[in-house]
Amino acid sequence: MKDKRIPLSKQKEIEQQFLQALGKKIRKLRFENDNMSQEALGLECNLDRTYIGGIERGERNPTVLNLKKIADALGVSVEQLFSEGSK
Amino acid sequence: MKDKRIPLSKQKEIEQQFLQALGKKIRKLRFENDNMSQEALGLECNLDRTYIGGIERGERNPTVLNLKKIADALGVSVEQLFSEGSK
DNA sequence: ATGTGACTCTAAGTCCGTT
DNA sequence: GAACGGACTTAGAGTCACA
Repeated sequence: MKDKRIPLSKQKEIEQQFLQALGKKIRKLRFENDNMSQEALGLECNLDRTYIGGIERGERNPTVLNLKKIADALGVSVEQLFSEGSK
Repeated sequence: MKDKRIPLSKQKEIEQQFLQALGKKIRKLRFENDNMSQEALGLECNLDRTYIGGIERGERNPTVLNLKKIADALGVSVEQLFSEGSK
């Protein structure tokens, strides 16, 4: 087996992609939720709209509890925020 | 339909349960992973051992990226950290 | 209705130790 | 090996004015 380790620079890149994928997913779910606006979603879960926007753009590294708030407001489970393709 | 809103005090309680469920899950996966120690897991994902312990006890509110690190170290997807029952 | 930069302040996360 | 505590640094929470 080769070296499993990943260069730190690559690691950062991967993490960025991960956050962006998460953001895209949230945005998608938001649109599917009656074309809700970031503002409306922010109101639902008591988070600032700019904060929501930042997450959707993958610029934020949110905590689980905030993810849960968002998932709740979107009517999905946290698990679904991380699920790929299906649907 | 009754009031969907939840008293803030209850909300905190629910969040605690959520973090604890997550912690239990991680602990379970850690044991299933060759009875790995918190210390070894911490080393794997570059996180402090006391921090891992705190998460498992539901006392911490970790960020997604750290969850991803842990999931990676445990050889599972982040999604699986939130999946219920079904093995 | 959203993107962005900048800001304050709280909590995330580390490191030391003892039980 | 893990729980728990104290003290500490840094990153994220949370907010705003403006494009």
